[in-house]
Amino acid sequence: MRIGELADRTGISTKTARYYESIGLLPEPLRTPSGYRDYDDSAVDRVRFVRDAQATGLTLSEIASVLELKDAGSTSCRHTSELLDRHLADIDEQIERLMAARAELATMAHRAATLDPAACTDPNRCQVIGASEDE
Amino acid sequence: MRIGELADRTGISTKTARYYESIGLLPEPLRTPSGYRDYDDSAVDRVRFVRDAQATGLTLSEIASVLELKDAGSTSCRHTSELLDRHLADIDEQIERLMAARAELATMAHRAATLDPAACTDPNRCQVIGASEDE
DNA sequence: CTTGACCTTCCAGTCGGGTGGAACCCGTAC
DNA sequence: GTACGGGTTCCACCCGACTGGAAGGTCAAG
Repeated sequence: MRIGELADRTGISTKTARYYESIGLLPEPLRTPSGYRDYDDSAVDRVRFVRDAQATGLTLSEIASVLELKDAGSTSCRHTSELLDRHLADIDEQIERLMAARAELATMAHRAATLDPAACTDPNRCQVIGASEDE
Repeated sequence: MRIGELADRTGISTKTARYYESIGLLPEPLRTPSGYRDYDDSAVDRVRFVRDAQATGLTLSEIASVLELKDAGSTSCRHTSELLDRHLADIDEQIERLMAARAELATMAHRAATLDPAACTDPNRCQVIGASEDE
């Protein structure tokens, strides 16, 4: 497939796909005779993996190094398994913080939703998100 | 307290504290006669809140708007409660993605840890994290 | 009085992760 | 043909979130 289809199927832009390639996240694909990038299906999975990994807070360069592990066929390497373990711990911590924050926001949301709806018409009180409260 | 103590107690730098103030995340503190910022204890809580909220993926400007809600005394505002609800949904999604990614990374970590440790001496296989596998 | 830690402002630079736009090529459809 | 919706490269710019550094003020200890 060409870059546009890859972009459509993964939700990234063609710009981003080229950028990922430039930093080594995506391997250089084959080219058509006319020079267009020609991806196979595995590129879709790879991009999805990148997006998922990104959602865990890995930087793109960390993701690149993890992908090298995958590419190398998952042979053992203390180095890498340490990286992964460290990151697993990070993720667990992140999840904890997210849950805590979720609870805090939920409390605020609840208060915001149930406290004195009439007050929202009072110009002195409902300035929460800037000037245009009725936007 | 002065800015250095605030920094020490919250783990941010004095630079960051001033930066937060500049973007409206921290209110302008009192000043000593000589012009030094003079914070009260609530600033510590506020910075901690910011760091927690940041860990949930809120941008600093989103955090600022949430803090305005807090500052306004949590009076109700459809607007804000919508923002919070939206962000709660985001957080739930993030947590899900993190769990999924965690599972994936855990699998990889397991494979990395248990597969053929001897292979790590083979120059063709353990190139996972760049050149210096023995660093 | 000087030294040193700490503070002030302001402006510029960095880093990660893209994005915009120019200038050009390709291939199909009318 | 030519128009147009893809591609291509390359360079520059943007945003968020800081960070560094210059140039200077403050204040307690020696």
